[in-house]
Amino acid sequence: MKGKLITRNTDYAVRALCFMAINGKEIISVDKLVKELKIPRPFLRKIMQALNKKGILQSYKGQGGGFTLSVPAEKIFLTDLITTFQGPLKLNECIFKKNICHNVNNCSLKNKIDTLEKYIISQLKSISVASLSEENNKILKKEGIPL
Amino acid sequence: MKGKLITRNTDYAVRALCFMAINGKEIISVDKLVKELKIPRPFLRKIMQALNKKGILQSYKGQGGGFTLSVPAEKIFLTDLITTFQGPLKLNECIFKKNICHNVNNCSLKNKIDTLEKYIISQLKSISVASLSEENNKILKKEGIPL
DNA sequence: TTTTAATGATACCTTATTTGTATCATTTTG
DNA sequence: CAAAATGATACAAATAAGGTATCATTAAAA
Repeated sequence: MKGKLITRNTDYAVRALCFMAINGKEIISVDKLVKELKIPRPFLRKIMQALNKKGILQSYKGQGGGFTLSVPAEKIFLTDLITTFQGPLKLNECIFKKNICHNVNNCSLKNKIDTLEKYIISQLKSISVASLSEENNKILKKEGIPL
Repeated sequence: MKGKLITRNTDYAVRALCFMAINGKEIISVDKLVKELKIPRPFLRKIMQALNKKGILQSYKGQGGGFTLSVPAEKIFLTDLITTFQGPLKLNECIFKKNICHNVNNCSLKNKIDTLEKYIISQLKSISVASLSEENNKILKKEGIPL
């Protein structure tokens, strides 16, 4: 049971970013996130560094350092995270390769897959970290679970 | 660049089934397919056996044996092949696991992902081997490429 | 009836990807 | 200068994908 579209590091990134979004402009260290979210520390460190390089996070070195969002949570989308950790989203490189498929440009399956792919991307593009953390936030409040 | 939704064996299966669909009720051996489609023989054998077990193919042992479709090509869908080789289609097991997500039932992301997942499945369910082989067939004919 | 050409079952292997660990260098604050 | 953070990077383990090999079984044909 494989062929996942979303991998673990993307998952962890979403959780970390949601936590940061809830905590406003506060500088958050990896240590803090590890304690809150129970993500393996060295793995999360790599993830945060990747997000920093990608321009999604701003890092602060030294004592009291950590990370802040360098992009508003409303403008961080699932697609950004997926492409950061998994490269460009592709359902399949090209299901009909040479031999059978004499024309890559006109392949019926390729056309259908491409259409589906575009739709999926557009949907993932509409899911922001802000919307996720907000909505979960509401739910938690409603249930009286302390953040 | 990973996180593919469609893997190689699914791809090979599509190609093999399309070839068989074009060739009507004829019994086709793995050898024949290998020569036509240039798929690694032992790998294709495993694939055909899996399709047989799944009930999509009928096998004939012994000399002159091989496989026929045991389901009309119009009723073999991409979803069937994906689930045969990759298990149930899942975008992500559950992106918000415990800790952050106190309520699996009400998770905003899970809801969005689930909706998208359902859409994808419905689309893949609408793509049949028949439609693929037909359309490619037309294209090939139009371009004067001999089958 | 023996040979031949096919599939059935299954164990194994190789490579790529995912997931995670460890370490040392660098920076910043106190 | 020490402590606490990140930067960079190399390494390692687990899992999945892709592929190979072999022996048993079956059925047609010589």
